[in-house]
Amino acid sequence: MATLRDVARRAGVSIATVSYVLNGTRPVSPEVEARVWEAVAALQYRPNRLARGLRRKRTHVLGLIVPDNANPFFAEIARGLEDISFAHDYSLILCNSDGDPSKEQRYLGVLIEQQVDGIALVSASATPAHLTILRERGIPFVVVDRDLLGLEADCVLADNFQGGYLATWHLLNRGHRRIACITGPSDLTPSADRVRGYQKAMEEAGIEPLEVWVYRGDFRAESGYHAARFFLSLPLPIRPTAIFACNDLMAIGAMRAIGEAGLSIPQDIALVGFDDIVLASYVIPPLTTVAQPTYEMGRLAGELLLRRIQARGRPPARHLLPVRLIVRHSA
Amino acid sequence: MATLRDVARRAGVSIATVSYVLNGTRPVSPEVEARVWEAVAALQYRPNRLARGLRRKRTHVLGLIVPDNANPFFAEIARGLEDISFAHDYSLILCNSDGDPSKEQRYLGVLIEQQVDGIALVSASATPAHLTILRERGIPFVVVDRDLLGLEADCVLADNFQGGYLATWHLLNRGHRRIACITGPSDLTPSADRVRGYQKAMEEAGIEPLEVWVYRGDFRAESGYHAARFFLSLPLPIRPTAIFACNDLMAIGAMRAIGEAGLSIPQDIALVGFDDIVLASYVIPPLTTVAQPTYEMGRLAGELLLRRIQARGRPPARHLLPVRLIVRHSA
DNA sequence: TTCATGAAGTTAAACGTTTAACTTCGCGGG
DNA sequence: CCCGCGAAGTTAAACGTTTAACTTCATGAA
Repeated sequence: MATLRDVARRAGVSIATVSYVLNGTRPVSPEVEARVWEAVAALQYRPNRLARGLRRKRTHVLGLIVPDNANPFFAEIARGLEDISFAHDYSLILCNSDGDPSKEQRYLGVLIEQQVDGIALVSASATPAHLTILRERGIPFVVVDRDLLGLEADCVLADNFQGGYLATWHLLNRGHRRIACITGPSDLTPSADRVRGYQKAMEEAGIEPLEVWVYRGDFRAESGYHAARFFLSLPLPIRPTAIFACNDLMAIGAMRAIGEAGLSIPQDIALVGFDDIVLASYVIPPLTTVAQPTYEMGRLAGELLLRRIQARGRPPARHLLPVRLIVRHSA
Repeated sequence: MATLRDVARRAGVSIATVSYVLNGTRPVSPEVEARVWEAVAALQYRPNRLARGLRRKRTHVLGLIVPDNANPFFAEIARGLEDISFAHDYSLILCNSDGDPSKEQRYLGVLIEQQVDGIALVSASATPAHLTILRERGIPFVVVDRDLLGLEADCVLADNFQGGYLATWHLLNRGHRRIACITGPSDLTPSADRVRGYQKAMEEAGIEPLEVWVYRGDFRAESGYHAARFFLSLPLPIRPTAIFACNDLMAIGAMRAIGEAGLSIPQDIALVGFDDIVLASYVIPPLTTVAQPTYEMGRLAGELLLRRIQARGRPPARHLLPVRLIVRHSA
């Protein structure tokens, strides 16, 4: 409402002087400075960031595109990114792509029009083709969680391969040999990497996993339930004694199937999940799982983004964040 | 990069004409229109929303302040609000207050400076004092989830009272008489209303709840665990046979304590939660709980906000959304 | 006394739109 | 033949900042 002009009038100076006082961009005499601050307070003046952004060509706004903020994993990434943004006086525009590349594309357009200073995204598609629009316009961006093949850009990933390896290694260590795996949608790199970790561990143990031990799920609890029922239906000699589920939701679905079959965990079937969602520690028995530094991924993405906004020329950095095996009672 | 000016030059017309074509605000001859669109496409022109907002005094941006986006409840509200925003070509700026009134205040300032068209907030404090800043500037806003005493404004709430009543009524219906309640922090209206619902149901059944049956928790699983242990330590004649927990997290904490005590649910102790978080259906036994239309609350908040942006004069509307009792196996 | 210097202020252009007000021109009615 | 009118275009101001360039004036050195 009150503008620079109003403040200037009340303080009896030019608008330029007010601007200099507000931004501290040039020395101003003490008396004038005091008058300006008085006027600012009296008028409850607040700078208009649109006008500022228009002139400076910097908006102090970032964009974040995730598949679905209602998914706790992405929500926590968003939280981490927002914390970093706030700490640096940036605002964050949140976008939900629903994993739909065309919706993601529309959002990219909106963010560009909104003149955001940078974009973080958990991409909806597996190739970087749709990011050329950012490249062309020289907009800083960072990709999170999901890798894009052959993309030269800043990137924050959890070490999913290592996670799958650790989980499987733990089961092997407990003496299991027939270990099954419930995967996610295989075109997404996080899931694929976890499965590769599983395979690597099995291979190192000199075990060739049977094809029927690998069940393709969709990251939802329901599919874990079906997977476990399927495993339990296998003839005894090839029935798995342990299951590695590529996320906790599916692991919990599996728990239910195992419980319904009258079997107990971990005596009859051992179980390891992935993600360490809040309730992993509250199911019975508490779930052994692999924790990702989700919040940290959001923070790091923010830091990389801000750094790139400062210095665009730097070579892109790939960050592979360590995961932790959390041993509880399910394996 | 490309501006109206560039498009105008390429199409051989004035920038005004280009603007009219883009916005369809005035008739333009077919040939000219075609040339303009050609130029727009060739130059990959995208309007600068800052400039547009500055001129129009409408940014098509909304703000949302929640305590913590990493909390699935708020994350889902955010999701609902964002969906509505996107559908109406609005963008959403996300802010996390951590329940800290001063941080909330800072965010309000930022959003104002950002010239958002409206603000939705899950307020950090119980009184509407800090919202005067919005009032003074005539910025449309809507409060969600938590009521503010004596506030005249649009408002979206779940019927928490009814939820507490339903949950308790269900337990009474199953024959329970000694029913305990695990509350949340009592200064927040959602929790307080649930407790009032509990009390009302008990009263209607002619039961005066003992003071020791009401345990003050903090909405986290740990506090539910402690609450249940406390209840189980009571002498048999006054030991509760059923527990109503004001959220699912605390209910699940209670489950754990009950399990550890070697008791079974619902035979020895019945349990009802609140929220219907995803995993409520995956714990063992599946949790009977009260579901709030969380996503719907976000959507409705968005709709109210947009409506108010259109027509500021309308009297404020209070929406009390119905909750549902979901009967599973814990009670 | 003169003049370069620097401190502290002002002026005005620029950022990219929108939109009120103005121009131009062809056409039809009187 | 003149005039008014409407269609279709242009001009320029405005939105609220930032900032380069300019002005003014006191100071101190030569």
